[in-house]
Amino acid sequence: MKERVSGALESYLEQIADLQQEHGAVRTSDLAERMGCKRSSVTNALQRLSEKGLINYQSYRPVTLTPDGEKTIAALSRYHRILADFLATILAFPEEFAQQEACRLEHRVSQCTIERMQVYLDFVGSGAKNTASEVNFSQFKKFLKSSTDKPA
Amino acid sequence: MKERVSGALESYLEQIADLQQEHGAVRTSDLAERMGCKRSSVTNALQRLSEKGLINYQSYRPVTLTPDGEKTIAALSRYHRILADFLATILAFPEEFAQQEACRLEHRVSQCTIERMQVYLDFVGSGAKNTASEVNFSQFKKFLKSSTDKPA
DNA sequence: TAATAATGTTAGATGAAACTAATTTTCCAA
DNA sequence: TTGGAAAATTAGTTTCATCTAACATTATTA
Repeated sequence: MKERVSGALESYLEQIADLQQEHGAVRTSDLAERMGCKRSSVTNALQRLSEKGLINYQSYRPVTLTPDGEKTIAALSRYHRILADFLATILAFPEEFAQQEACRLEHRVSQCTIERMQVYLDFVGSGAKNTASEVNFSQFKKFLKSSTDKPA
Repeated sequence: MKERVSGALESYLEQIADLQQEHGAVRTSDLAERMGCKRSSVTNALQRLSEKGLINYQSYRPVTLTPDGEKTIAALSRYHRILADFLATILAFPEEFAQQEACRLEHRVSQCTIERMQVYLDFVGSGAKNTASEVNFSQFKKFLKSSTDKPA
């Protein structure tokens, strides 16, 4: 197993992957904006990511992911997907909130729990046999509306 | 609202509350053992908690919670309870794992999400009307067994 | 009750992650 | 083509949370 990288660095890595898709090249300023921090903090993070072999980094040059970086991202974004899906599909949060919350949780929730959420999702989505679960979802939304909980 | 204290300090505070219940007095070594860190780190944490007005601390004396500390603990342990309950009751994890995971998550999961988990629990537990949900739980456990997921 | 073991604290170092201010590099437009 | 603006980096500081090693205090027990 690869030695898990810190939550902060993981976030940088994700934004790098995102920006790469959107703009091809990844610029320090854009990263800073996304991360809500100063450019100098980004440089520092890039250097640490580079030391860990997750990105290719040289001063003043555009950043790219290494194969290891790609792998890390793949796992992470799967985690993110499952979490967001769970929050939206089971707990009935709006997509946007589910995304945000997934961002904050994906670095902390254990793999085990995430896999279990996926199983729960599979279970609920296991259609035909189990229409009760679909019924439950809409029932839950009604129940939610009638509860004192303010919608997110 | 009170200024949220860091996750690490929150953990110390919880263990302090725990130990207080168990042994009356709270000793540095016990805390260190619980937290899996050195005694000196505990001292450091105690000093910071004290500065924030959450505990009464003087060198070489037993530690007690301030009223503010008590309040913080109350909120935290409610979060913990809901999380652990959700993990055990909805995701069908063994109690012990649910407890551990709750410890790690309670400092990160947003209040909003935790409240929603409580609503979901209420919904599922809303007995009579909704026996479908109880059925679902045992169905889920079967489903789980048949999936490739290793039990925690 | 004095010596020793156990417990607790201080001081100083480290690493992560942020910041500001100063400097360097790159790039574009006159 | 060069000179200034934008972008990026460096240097140095801060805070948090940990560590080790050394020192201080309390407790035990011979």
